[in-house]
Amino acid sequence: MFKCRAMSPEQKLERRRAILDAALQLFQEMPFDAIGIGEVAKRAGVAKGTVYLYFKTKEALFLALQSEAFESWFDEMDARLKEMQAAQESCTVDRFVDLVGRSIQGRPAMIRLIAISHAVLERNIDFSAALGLKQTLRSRMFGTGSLLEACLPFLKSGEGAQLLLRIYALVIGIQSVAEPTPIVQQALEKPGMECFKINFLDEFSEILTALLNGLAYQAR
Amino acid sequence: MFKCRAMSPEQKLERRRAILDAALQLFQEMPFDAIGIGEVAKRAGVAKGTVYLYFKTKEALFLALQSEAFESWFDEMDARLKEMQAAQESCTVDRFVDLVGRSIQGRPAMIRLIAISHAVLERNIDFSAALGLKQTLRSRMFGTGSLLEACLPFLKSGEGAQLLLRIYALVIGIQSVAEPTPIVQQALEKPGMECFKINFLDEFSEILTALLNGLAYQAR
Amino acid sequence: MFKCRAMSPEQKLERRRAILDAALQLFQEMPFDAIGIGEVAKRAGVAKGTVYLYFKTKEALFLALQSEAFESWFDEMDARLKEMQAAQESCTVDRFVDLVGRSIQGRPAMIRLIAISHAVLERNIDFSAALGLKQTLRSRMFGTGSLLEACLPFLKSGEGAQLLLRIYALVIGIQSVAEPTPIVQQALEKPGMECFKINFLDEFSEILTALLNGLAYQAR
Amino acid sequence: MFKCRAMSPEQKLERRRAILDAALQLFQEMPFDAIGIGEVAKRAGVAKGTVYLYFKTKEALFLALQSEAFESWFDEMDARLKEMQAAQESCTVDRFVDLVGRSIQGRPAMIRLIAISHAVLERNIDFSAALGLKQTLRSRMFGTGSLLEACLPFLKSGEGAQLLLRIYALVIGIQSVAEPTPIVQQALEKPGMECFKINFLDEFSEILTALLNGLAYQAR
DNA sequence: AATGAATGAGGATTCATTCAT
DNA sequence: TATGAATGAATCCTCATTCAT
Repeated sequence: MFKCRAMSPEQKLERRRAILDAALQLFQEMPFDAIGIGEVAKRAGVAKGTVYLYFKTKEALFLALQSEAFESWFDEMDARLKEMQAAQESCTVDRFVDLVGRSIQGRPAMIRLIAISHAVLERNIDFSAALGLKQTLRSRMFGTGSLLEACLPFLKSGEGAQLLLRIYALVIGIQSVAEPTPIVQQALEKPGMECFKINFLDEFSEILTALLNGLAYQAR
Repeated sequence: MFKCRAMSPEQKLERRRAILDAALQLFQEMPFDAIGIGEVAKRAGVAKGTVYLYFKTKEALFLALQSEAFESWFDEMDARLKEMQAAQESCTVDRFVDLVGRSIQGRPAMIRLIAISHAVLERNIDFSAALGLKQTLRSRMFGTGSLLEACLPFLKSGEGAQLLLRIYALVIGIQSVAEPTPIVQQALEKPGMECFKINFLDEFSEILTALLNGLAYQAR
Repeated sequence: MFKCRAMSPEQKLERRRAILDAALQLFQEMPFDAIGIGEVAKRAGVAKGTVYLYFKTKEALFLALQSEAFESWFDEMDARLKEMQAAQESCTVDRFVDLVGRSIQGRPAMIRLIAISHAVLERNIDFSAALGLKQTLRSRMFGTGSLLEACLPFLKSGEGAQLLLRIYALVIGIQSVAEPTPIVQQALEKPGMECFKINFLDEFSEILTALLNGLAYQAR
Repeated sequence: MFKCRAMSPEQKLERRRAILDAALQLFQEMPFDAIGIGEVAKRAGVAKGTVYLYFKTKEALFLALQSEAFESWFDEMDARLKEMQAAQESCTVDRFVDLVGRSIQGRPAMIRLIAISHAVLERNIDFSAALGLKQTLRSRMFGTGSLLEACLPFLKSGEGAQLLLRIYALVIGIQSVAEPTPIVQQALEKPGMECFKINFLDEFSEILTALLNGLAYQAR
């Protein structure tokens, strides 16, 4: 257990962080349903009730994890996109897909969180949490979306954010197909089932490439 | 209740059908989690235990529902594609997207089943069920895939089935975004949140169109 | 555990009885709050879930216990009152109070159940349970009330049932005072506190006697 | 929040008062179980921990509320009884019942506190609190009891206090019956259930009248 | 004295699944 | 085959209370 109480805002953030870290760690080891709040608390070195001092519900905790992942991802995207702009490098579809693919690839937990966010996480939160979540998301989507529009010339105003939302949907769909249940994975080992064995990054890249090429083509 | 035991294969199929119908009916009224096997049994006019004579688990029952929806969908697709072939009509991307869109549109339960299949349904089935499921799916995917390849000239051999799998992924992703939790839907009513209000069919059509145009463009 | 399943109504009643008996036994050993359903189930030789097959909630279980106690009490009262009628014995207030006192005295669990019924038991039941409970009670109250009216001449029509309801209220009030919390009981051991040490039966008898004499007097 | 620490006894009493007022206010709005200490603290403008500087437990807080209500009630009774004595008015049973009825009627919170005192409040206090509570009560009971004995000639020495204790029991019992659970109240709306719909004051008055008349009659 | 962060005990209830009949 | 009684795992969250600051 922590030796002292978190009185200052800094200490409170530290506690919050400890809980988030514990949750993330566990999520990397097992699926959401298998994680108990008690286990999270134990790893974070706090009591069960303390977790609820920082997060209203179990779902809210993991949604916070998702938000952090988003923040980090948008930050990276913003940085990369600005770099490219600054270097006056031409931004081809392939380069962009590569950029997005790499940044997503490096965040496996984020992918899995996104994949369960609609079906699971957003089931047990209150209105204001839902609103805040989406508002933040929107804000970053439009911010990064603008950069995208500068980068991909075939995007009209507002289509940058829209593209990001489409990428979001793609991630959910492709992840669902690429990482099936263990028992299904087993079944897919059988000969002839190779067509179902999807590599997330490859599939994502191919689809996004085609999608963007299609949008570019249509924009002509 | 059924008066007698189902001895003949016909009677057994009848029972099975009654159960499937009851389950589908309930699924159209409420989300998966809210449906109890007891309620399914009651509507089907059988005892709870009887349901388990026909389906190993609750998930297997709904997966069977999904399979039926697939069968029906593939049947329709096959028929439509053959019609087009027979009529020697040229199959443009737009016509194809329209075709797929309409056929999916008319099967809302299928969409919802697909959206939960990976996250929920495929969690509690055994190996042989998983295998059978995927084998059947593969078979139809390749069958319809071939027709697709004939229809869309930019598809190489085998890419028809692949396209169908991609459509499958798109449905999962777009449905997740288009039909969020009630509380999230509420939050999206707030001004400024319009960007998150997605119409499934519109979004699906636009993405699929761009994707296909992109593939066609790349194939040149 | 029971060796067989309760298929026949008789067997089901037997099970129900086993659960009720276990609950009563535990209630005689400890207060309501200290009793867990798990313990009831264990003593009854069934699984926890089985208890809920026979009783909707913990409260419903103990309310059923109360109902049984009532039935038995009303039965005894009816029998005694009819005996007196048959023997053409004159029914004085004192004899009646003695009769009631004895019959209540012999049902300590009933007294305790009554004392918590309003504050605790009736908090977690549904409408139909509440209705059934009160309807049964009403029916018996009026039945026994009629006999009472025959027995105590100063009671007008309908006042028998009313008197029974008043006795009910008296039991709650006097029991609350007569059997306080252990810690309060301890405090009442101190010198000077004798005035709070009430014997249920004595107090009940005295108050009921005065009440009836008062009613008789007023009826003149 | 209070700006400074309460150092002087006056300030401490002020704090105590603020807490008691907040608790009473909440109790008038909702049942005991629904009241959280956090809410009491917020309304009183203090921190949660501060409440525990003034009251050992939640129950002790509400018992203090009960004590205050008692004090006030005894004060009023004493005043009224002395007035009558001074005016040399004859004190009939009816006048006394009217007096008591009115004074109780005006203290709905007191009635509800009394009704839960034995079943709930006195469960979580320590010995000295219990002792103090009862000692104060006894003292006032005997004080007011003496006045009662002067007022109602059929009461012998010591029977005044006893009568007050009996009134206390009556309040518990009648209140329990007169103000049942919401769900039970609903059930009592059904036709035929009128017999259970009790008006506290009416019932209390009738019973007390009969009781006193009975005692008077017996004393002859 | 005041604060408010931390604690952690505490338990009814549901429901998919099984299996005796 | 059909039944439906029996099973029992599974767990989030509240909130009174404490105590470090």
